[in-house]
Amino acid sequence: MDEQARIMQALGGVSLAGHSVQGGMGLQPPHGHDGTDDGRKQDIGDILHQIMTITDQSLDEAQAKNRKHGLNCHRMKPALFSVLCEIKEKTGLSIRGSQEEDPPDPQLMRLDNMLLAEGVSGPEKGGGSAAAAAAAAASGGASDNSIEHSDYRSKLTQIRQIYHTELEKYEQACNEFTTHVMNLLREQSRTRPISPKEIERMVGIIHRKFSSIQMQLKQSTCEAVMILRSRFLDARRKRRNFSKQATEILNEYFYSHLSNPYPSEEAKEELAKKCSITVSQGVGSTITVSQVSNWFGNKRIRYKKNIGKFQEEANLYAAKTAVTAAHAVAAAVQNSQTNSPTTPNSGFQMKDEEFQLDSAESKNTLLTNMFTGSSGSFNLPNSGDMFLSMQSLNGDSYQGAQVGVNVQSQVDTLRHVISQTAGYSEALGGNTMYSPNGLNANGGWHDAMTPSSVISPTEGPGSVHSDTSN
DNA sequence: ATTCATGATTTGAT
DNA sequence: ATCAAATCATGAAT
Repeated sequence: MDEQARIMQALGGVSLAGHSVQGGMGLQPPHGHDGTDDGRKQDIGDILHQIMTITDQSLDEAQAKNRKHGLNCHRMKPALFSVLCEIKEKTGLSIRGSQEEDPPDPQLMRLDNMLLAEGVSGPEKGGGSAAAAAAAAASGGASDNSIEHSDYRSKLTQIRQIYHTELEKYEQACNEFTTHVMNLLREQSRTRPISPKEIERMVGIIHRKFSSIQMQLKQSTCEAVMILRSRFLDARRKRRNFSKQATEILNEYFYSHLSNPYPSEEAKEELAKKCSITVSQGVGSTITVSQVSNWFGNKRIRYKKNIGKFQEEANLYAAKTAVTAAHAVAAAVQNSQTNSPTTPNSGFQMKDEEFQLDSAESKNTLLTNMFTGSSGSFNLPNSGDMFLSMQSLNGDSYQGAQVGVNVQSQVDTLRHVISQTAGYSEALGGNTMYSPNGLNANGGWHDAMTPSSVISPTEGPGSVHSDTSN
């Protein structure tokens, strides 16, 4: 029992054994009583003595029970109780007013607001932990830029979970303790008067104590979130160079789609995924769709700005893709030959609008230049022709094999296949190979999309230095 | 320390 | 929303 009293003391600084008892004892004998009875006086003396000394004695459970029972059953008890009540009435005035409503702590409010803003304390958004974890684990769901944030989110979810479980724990402990204290007080209220106000006050004290602990929790949670946030934001803000492989993949795409280097959303996703895989690299870097967009934006503008600077790179990637493309084309050509050499459509069929651009563009510069110098048996399509007739891949003659190309990139790549296999000797070091084919006089890729603007079969803008010297 | 390369951000136009 | 262009800011090479 006195253990509990100690707890109470430690907790609220309110002494249960204290205020009313010794303040009121011995002050005055029960008035309103014409106490002529000696036995009664004796009784009162007894019980007072008992009460006075009760806190000095170390009582074990049984003893305490006994004595309490004795006190409760004492016939003078009601009278004494009322006296205590009266005394308490008087002293109770001083208790009140000491501390009233606690004003909402501005710091606590700040913390709460921040936690809410960061989505820690608020309602779980977007499926919460399960979804985030699933997204992070699977990560193959092609969820656009959320890959970038999934790590952040999962960590945030982790923090939130910890926060909530801790909060719950504290709340539960608080409730438990409150009910415990209330039971205690209620039980004590049989011996001494305890007003509801007092209980309320006690509960308030307990809650304040616990909320200060909660604030610590909130503070540390805020700190954790801040750290997490700054780390991720910094990681996003700070520039980390892409891995070699990623750059290669992007460059490959760029140079093989030089005529229209605007990857679609799906293409970007694909590229992002491909770049992020880099399985061998381990934690190289996960590249997101928006990063792919950034890369292409930068690449386009920088390529356009200084084409000469990129030629070496262009040739490099052209050669690189040419190897694979050569196989594809060769296979296609062979296919068209073996299957039905007379059927022009048997190879790569392509859509009109895609082809028009590329064929015209190719014809505009490279093909024109190269083909005029070589075997001469290329009949270049003059307008949006469906098929690109070609010959002499690797010296073999697939004469008459007409290959329609349906993948746009292959048209671009085709140039390099040809340039490599058809003896484009001056390409290296020269500045012809990667003239801005897709760029029109206005310097825009977009305008090149208009078929009519690139149809002119004669030399393009600025007569791209034809090497018809032969 | 300086310079260049490059990813990211901002701004303004469409 | 997406792009071009300018700009910022950093990583890496010198």
